[in-house]
Amino acid sequence: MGLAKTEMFTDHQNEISLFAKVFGHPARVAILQQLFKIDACYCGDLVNEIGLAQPTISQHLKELKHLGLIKGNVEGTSVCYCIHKENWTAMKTVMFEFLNQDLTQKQDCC
Amino acid sequence: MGLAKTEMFTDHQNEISLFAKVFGHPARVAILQQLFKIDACYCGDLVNEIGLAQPTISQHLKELKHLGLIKGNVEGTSVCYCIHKENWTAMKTVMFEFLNQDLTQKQDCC
DNA sequence: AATATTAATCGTAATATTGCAATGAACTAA
DNA sequence: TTAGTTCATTGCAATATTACGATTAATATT
Repeated sequence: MGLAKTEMFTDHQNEISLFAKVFGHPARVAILQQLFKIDACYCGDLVNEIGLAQPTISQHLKELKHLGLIKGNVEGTSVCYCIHKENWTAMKTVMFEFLNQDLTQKQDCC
Repeated sequence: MGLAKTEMFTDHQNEISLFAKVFGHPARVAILQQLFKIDACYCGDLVNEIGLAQPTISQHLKELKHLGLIKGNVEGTSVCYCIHKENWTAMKTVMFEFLNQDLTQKQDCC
């Protein structure tokens, strides 16, 4: 079908998968790494840095913004993007809890 | 196109996105949570627990196995799955480094 | 006003993903 | 052997994602 049956899963499971999904494309990983690296973070800079077309970068930025992980500030004709610190930290809490599930108690059945 | 231009990105960026992608579906999140929770982790149990059809669960398991995050052990007609501890730990290192990038030094440009 | 710059949006083509019925493969039990 | 169990694979339909050319909107510059 191509359609995840989200109603079958908990809100928590859906939240984890939504965060993970946005990291599931190397362009968005590259955008985020660049935003962590530099202070001036204009859309055009990201286009030059990453090498995808402007509409493509703009689309990836939109997804990151939609999840609240970045925010954009209009400065004349430019738009300056940066990490949304509070939301990034909140996302980390969710992802860390998932990734850090206890392995030490597990029997290795295989 | 629907096709990520992976050759434009570093191996590290592609690695992060591949791990994230596999967590980008709630069914796979649910499967992994179940494998962390229980010791007996047969495919049929996962089908009952999660509620998707058996071929669908089998397909998700295949993707998790392909990335090395789980392993399966054939026991007669059943297959017992569990977390691949070493690979899970290695994956965590990669994901933590990405998620833990330093925010304290950042100017908030927005 | 006319032109230039920057980035968002629209439309569309190509590819990927999800889900499942049907089937097949491997083993078990009678 | 025959029937049953368990899970993988195949094939297909529906939907999602990715990428970009063309355009638009907003602002800046001359």
